[in-house]
Amino acid sequence: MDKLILIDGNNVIYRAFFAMPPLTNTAGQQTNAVYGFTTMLLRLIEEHKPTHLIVAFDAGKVTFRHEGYQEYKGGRQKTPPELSEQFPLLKDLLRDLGVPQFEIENYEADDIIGSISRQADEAGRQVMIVSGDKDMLQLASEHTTIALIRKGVTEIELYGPEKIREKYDLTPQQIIDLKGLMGDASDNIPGVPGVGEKTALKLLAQFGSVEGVIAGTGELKGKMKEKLEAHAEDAIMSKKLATIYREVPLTHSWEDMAFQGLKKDTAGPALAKLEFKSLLERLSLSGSAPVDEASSPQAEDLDIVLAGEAELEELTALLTAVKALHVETNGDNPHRSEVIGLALSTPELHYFVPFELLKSEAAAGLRNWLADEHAPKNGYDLHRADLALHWQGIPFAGAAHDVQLAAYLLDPTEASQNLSDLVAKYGLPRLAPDEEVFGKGAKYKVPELDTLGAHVASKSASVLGVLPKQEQDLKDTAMPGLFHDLEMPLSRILADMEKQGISVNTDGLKELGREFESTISGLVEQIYEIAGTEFNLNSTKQLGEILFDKLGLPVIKKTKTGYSTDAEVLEKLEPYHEIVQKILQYRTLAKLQSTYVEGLLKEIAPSTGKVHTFYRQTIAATGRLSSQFPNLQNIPIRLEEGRKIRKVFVPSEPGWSILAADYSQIELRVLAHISDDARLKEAFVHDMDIHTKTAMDVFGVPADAVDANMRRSAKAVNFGIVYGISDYGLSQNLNITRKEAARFIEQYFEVFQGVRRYMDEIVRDARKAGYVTTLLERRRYLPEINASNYNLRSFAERTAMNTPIQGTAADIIKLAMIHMDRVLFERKLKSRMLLQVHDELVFEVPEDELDTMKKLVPEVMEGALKLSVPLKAEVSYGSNWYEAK
DNA sequence: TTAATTACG
DNA sequence: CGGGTCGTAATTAAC
Repeated sequence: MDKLILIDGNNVIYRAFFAMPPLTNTAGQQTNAVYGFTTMLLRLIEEHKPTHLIVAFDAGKVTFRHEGYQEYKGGRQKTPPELSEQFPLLKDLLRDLGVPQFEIENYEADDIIGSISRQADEAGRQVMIVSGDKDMLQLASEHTTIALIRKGVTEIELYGPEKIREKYDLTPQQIIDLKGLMGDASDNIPGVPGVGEKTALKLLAQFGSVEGVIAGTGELKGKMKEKLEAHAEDAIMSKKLATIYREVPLTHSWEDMAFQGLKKDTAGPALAKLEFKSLLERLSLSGSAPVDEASSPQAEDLDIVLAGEAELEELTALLTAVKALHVETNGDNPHRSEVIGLALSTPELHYFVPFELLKSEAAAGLRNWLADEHAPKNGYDLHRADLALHWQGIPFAGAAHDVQLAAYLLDPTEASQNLSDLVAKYGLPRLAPDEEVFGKGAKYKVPELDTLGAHVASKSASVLGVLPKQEQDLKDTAMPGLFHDLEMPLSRILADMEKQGISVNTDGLKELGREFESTISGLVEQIYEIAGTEFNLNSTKQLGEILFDKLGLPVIKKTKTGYSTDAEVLEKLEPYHEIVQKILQYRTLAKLQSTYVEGLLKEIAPSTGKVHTFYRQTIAATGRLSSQFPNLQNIPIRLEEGRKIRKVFVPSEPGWSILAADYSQIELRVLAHISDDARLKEAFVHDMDIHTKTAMDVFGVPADAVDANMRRSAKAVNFGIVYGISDYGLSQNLNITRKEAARFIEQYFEVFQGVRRYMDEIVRDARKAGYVTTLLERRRYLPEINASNYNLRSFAERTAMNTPIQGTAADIIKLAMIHMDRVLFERKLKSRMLLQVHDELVFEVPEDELDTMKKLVPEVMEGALKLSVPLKAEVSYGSNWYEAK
């Protein structure tokens, strides 16, 4: 039995646009309406299995309706550009899905639908019409059902003549009369003023049609009678306008509407291109185009060799042809990972070498190749591979192209890029996600050799496929230099630093822990006594009950789930009750104890007595590094109690020192450079105290008139500027009113006009390009910069201001690390670079190199990149990290 | 797993 | 009018 589905394309995409959150793809192109449309379309196909299917669109600006009524659809809001841009995307997608689409010059979608449905009806075919427009109900008949879209695009409600009678007590024909009387504001159809749905239904129940009502006005009285008589003509015209024209000369035949299921070969790549990953998965399509199977083999068709000793020999002879590899490891912490196996891909063959074999005598040649820095390696997360292999006694060198790192540069906000997603993004043959092969969490299990080998080998094969696409993308985004000359070399340096680790004085740390413990237990006792009960101090829920229910303290702030008890709230509560201050002290010490004493102790490697952090190079959207297992980028410094933790970070060899150097005001210096602001640059050229100088300029006073308060305010403004300021934020920070803060900011911009210009321009540029860049062309997309939602848009605007600053600072210290590494090597220095903390580098230095390093480190840091203002690095050293202040 | 909190630049 | 400064990681409780 034939079944035809007719979709009112314009109406549905319009509804989808407003129903969906503003999704955008990586290029910043909004795709929400296409997405909403497609989900609905796919569901219709699944549920109703049409044999014939059409999406109809309006065509031509002037439809025949305007010929009779100029104002038709006048006063309608212009289609937002975010929506009109999506029409071509939708039309392309429909073509690739194999869904026929019609448009006929000068007719609207509903007329096309009306005409097709009339013919289908006459032929006794089953028809379903999909739209959000109630007018469509006039087309309902014995064979024709109307699927009205409700609530966004998720629900549809089916209307046949029966249902229409139930709901309105009207025939489908009378729907037109209904609109003739009540009109339609959105189409600028007047109807009769003062007649809404209720009245119209009553009139139709009595008189049957618009004509009937007009003829019968004699039976009415009062205002209603006058109105109907005065607007009889309007009602007739409105009815005409509301009537769907069903005689459009159709240019398509029944066969043209046939739908033979989705065109799998083109549907996959088309969905992949739009980045509709969930839809791809739902259809279990890969983004691949199977037409060129030769160049992109299906994963299951790979020529995979599970290597034994004989194959290993063959492989060893082939090593120069290996173009990609993958090292499979387990666990999150690469310093503690086991290596499961290694896959190597030549363009033709894919070998899997189990770890047992890799360790054996037979694999010596392969291991030599792995260690050879002149043998280039391409792979996914080579940094992790390097570390995991290192702790198994297998050296690794020669990383050339890491596809994870390249993916991060191409879109740093999509950094959770696993290889399987990456492959889908580029429309390559599907790669099973790791969870599918290994299970996740507690269920992680290495599968048997066949499955394992095939999976790991398809990973290296995938690297092979992704590689050329990324090289092209990097070229298109001006980032090959950033990738090959900065991030790739840095990744090796990070691995060296991590393997080296930093020594921790375990006994000192334990002693510190005992000191904290005694203070903590004293505090806990006092708190319980004051509270009159014991409770779990670490539970914000229980603490809230004590403070606000039991003790009746005023509620300052609420969280999603209850009372807020954060430090800001507790500080406000301090004057009300003695318990509050003790809780604050407890919080401080409990944090130190659990994170920095106990947490750090757990991370000390027994074999080295050191902590080996893992720097992640693909997490932070601005280009910064992050540090894990343990995080050595947030060791306390602001409060003395916490700062003591730094005493346990010591040199690994007797007589050596810890030397630390940090950039002074690097972000404001970067701002001075990129904004080219005369005053800001002058401040740094003369190396003035930047906050004092800001206070002088903003308040218009000489240096000796700047008091501590003025300097504090200026400092807050400077921070605000770097982050993309708002008057509210500043007012909170300085405890002043929003108006005062706003005036303050205005004064700042009066003085630093270059900064104002920069802030305006960067937002404007971001809006136009869809992204911002750092000095080294690092890129961050800001799809929400054009959002209609104020919050989203404002956030994107602040990000546009902040990212080039923070990101350029990140570029600079990365450059410094590369220069530093090379200088240490070339000058054969024994000093070692150990840590990076965003604007600081930490070294351990032998006695006889101390004088050299004191000069060399700041010199290299300051010379990392030439800006229009000088960079400044301050160096210090001592017997531990605390002393190097 | 998520939310709240707190540590850092 | 709105919501309310950027970027991270670790710990704990409670689901």
